[in-house]
Amino acid sequence: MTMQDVARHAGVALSTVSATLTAARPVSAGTRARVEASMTELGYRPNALARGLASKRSHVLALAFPMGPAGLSRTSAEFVIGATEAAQDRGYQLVLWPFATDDAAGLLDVARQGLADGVLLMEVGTGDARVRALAEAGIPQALIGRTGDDGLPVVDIDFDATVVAAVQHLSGLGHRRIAFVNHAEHRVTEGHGPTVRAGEAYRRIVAGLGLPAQEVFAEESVAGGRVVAAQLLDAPQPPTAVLVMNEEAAFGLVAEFAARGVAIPGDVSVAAVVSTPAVAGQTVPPLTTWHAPGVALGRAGVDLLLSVLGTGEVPAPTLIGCGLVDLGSTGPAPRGGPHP
Amino acid sequence: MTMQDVARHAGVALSTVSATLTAARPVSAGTRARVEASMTELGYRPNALARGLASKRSHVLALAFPMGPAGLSRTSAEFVIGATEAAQDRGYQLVLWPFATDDAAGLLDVARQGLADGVLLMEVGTGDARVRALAEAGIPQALIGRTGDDGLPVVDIDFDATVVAAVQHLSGLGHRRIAFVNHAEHRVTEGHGPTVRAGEAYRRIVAGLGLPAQEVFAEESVAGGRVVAAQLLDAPQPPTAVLVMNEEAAFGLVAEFAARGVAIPGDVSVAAVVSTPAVAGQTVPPLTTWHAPGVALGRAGVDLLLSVLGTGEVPAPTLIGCGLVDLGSTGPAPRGGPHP
DNA sequence: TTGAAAGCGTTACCAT
DNA sequence: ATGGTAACGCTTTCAA
Repeated sequence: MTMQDVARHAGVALSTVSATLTAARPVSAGTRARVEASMTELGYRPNALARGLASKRSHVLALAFPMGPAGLSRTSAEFVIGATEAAQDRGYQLVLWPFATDDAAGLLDVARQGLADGVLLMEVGTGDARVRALAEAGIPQALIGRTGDDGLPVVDIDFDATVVAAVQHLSGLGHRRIAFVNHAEHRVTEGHGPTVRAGEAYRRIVAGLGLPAQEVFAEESVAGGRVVAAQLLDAPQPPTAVLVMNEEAAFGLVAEFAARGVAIPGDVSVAAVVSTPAVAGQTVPPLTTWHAPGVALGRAGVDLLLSVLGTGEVPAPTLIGCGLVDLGSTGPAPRGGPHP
Repeated sequence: MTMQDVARHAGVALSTVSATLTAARPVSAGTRARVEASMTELGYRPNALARGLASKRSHVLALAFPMGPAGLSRTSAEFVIGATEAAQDRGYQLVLWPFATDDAAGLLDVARQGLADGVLLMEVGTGDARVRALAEAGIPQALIGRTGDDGLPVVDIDFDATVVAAVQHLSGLGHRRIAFVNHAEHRVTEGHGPTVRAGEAYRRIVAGLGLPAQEVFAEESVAGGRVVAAQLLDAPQPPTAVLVMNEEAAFGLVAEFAARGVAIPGDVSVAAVVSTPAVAGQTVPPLTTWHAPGVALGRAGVDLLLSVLGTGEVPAPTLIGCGLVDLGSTGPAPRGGPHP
């Protein structure tokens, strides 16, 4: 079932069938009708490989998917879903390239096989070797997460806006001691974008509101969450509200609060930022969440890559904030000052 | 940088370069050496599209990835990881095809474009329309999850062996009243494989051990878990051990036990089956888990599809059991009979 | 063992 | 507006 078969069936030249499909040149209404009739009658589907080879556009996009536990997070999964759907909507297919973020060589190797028209890079770090490798090879790319460098096509979560919104939300409820539970401290020294950016935003906004900053770092585990919960409660000035950007730790935090008889949101308000209700909603009580825009980010990433592919231009970075999902774990600041 | 360039550089015919690459015909050691030298010197990478077009083998596998929340589960994510890695190991690439399980037409449409050599179907249901559609179109496929039909290439979780192992584990600890928390009841009528199979296995094994069966169905939510927890505790003969095959409900179950002062594992032993420590380990206390073999299943699925592709034969179904991850939530049956 | 040439199923260009 | 034909970059005969 090739294009030639369709041409024969419709009594036209092969090139006319191609033109009917691609609109690369005018085709008269009558001819178009006959060709299309033949195509549906024969059940013809153009061959993707041949089309890609001849046109030098495979209509395949690659997603460089980082191996390791980070790649398994709910938000990563949502990202993949979003990217896959967007690709589909745009008439593209998405291939998964499982490479560690430091395996630029491996990535380049498969990239140069020409299956994909461009590459979407997840978990981009400062001075990412993959970015340079692809750039040197002339392979179009789009990045998820900002690097230090500028002038690259990037989409990212708007950590700043999200943290600001969350702090303002709590401040609006009358809280004046709003703590922030960040990722593990070593992430800062590693230059982990989310950790650094969210921390900066937090310190800036509380300062701007004239509130004290209370930023703590938690290991990414339930135990890590318990540790910081204790740390916060035992402080001379315990917070009346806690923002947590650490999904694993959130479970421990809630558990430790419960164990100490600290009620949420009665005694302390708690909210998860850059998480998802599917995870942060599984604690008891479920946590009000600023939902990480995984799906939207995936879609934006694909659109960004396609725009790079189409125009060769590099648009300004796209930042997407988190939406609020109120599950009831925040409330007015307790009147009688610090809780028990 | 084409094969022709390499041939020229090495002073051989184009077909000899091809032969060096594919071993489709003998090449003398000397020639091979010169060709390989030229390839590395020029940094040559064969073009995947051209290779696929000429050989009628794209070395691309498709993963029909179900849309909707099910596709976002941790186990699904692990499956995708496993399949992607396996494909990579075998020299294949994996494309994601996001289609609802009932969108056989959409799936067929893209499948017939010939980009993929074969399709891996996730979340296969009884009488799955996708299976028939692909079969009629002559497109190789492999299935994750058994259908009613026989003679199809299938890999699946060994629910039976897993449930049996879990019940025996608890029975070995002296428990005689071992409850089973299954998925929602409507799943049974829908013919949802895991729900049906695990339920059957549970009833069979407890009967075999001479123990009473206590199977309950929970909505897939924290609230659903609380409901069944209450139901179990309020029964005339409360269980001393509970097996949960419902990740969302597990959180509610543990919470309700805690709220009622029922200690785990002091008063009641609890274990998750067909889950993952990454999820079931986030309750407090973390739950001993029979870890769903997502990664292994993904790998097995790819290998199955490749074997179908290679031989045309349909191997017998492959069933993979869950491994035990003991997180301490099970213990000896309480001596004094039923707990408080 | 090697070279030459005919496909693979399209697109893109050049005539007509 | 349409037909013919040369690429696209490789695999696969078929000769030599």
